[in-house]
Amino acid sequence: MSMKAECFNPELTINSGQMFLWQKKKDAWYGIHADHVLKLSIDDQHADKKEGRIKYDSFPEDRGWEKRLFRMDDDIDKILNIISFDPLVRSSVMRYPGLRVMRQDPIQCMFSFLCASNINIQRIRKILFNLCNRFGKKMTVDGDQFFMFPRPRDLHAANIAEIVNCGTGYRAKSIKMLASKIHNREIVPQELIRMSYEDAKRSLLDIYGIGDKTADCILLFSLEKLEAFPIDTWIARIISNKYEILLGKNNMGTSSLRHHLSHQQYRFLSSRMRMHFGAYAGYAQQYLYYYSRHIAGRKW
DNA sequence: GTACAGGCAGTAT
DNA sequence: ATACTGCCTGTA
Repeated sequence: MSMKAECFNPELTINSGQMFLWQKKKDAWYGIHADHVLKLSIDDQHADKKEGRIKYDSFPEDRGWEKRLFRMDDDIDKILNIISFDPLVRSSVMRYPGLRVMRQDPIQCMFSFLCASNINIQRIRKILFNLCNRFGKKMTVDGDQFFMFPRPRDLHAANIAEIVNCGTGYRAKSIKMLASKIHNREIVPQELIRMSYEDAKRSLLDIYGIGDKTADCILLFSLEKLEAFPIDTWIARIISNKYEILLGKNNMGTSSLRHHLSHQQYRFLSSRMRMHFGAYAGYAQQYLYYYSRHIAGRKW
């Protein structure tokens, strides 16, 4: 069976819960990516042609951003074939053609998932847009105003109260502490990228407010660790329903899995899934995650 | 009112 | 190691 890379679907990928700061205006999608506004427009006039149907722009210009953001440098045919040995992943790959893992800006990704704990996607978006509006630089694109993602130094300099006012709640302390660590170069994204998965994960877990799940999201979506397998409530649900066989006999009841995962349980499950899917477990996770939310009827 | 949402840290045992 | 708790805040 061959998977077709040309069926890449940017709209589906943007809306798959990996990235939070994209919005649709008229017939185009606009995304905040660090200090750039990215624009993706569907050219309906050329809908009959496969090539060049999607137009990619960036402000300021940044040629080839789509290749980096959507990981077009991955050998997607190979990856999908490898993870499709698993029947459920295989059916998800066929069911959601064009879904990809994104390669986000590491700093934006860290703050985004740091904000994501204990809330739903709508609220994550709201908080992040508020932070941009309050602390980010303004840019006008196509007559609309956009606010870039805040720089760590600006969040580092902010009052906790100002951050709380963006709707972050108790996350404000974590945001400020992460900003300080990046500003002081205690955390350097390029170094984390060079490290192994395990070493980079340990570094992330040292950051206040970052636990197993958040760390794995950052590793997968921005630090080149495609073996990372984040387990959130949706993935936990699908594991308990469909992958009981991988859980081991006496380890945990599938019921406890739906509620809270201890650190030990998370480590165990995550490494089991990594053993099962291999070096591209993160891609498998993304397809399973999408499937799990889709069958639950979530509207993203 | 109160339960819940893509977790996490802190404390006691 | 595990069990249990509180946490900001918006929405149903």
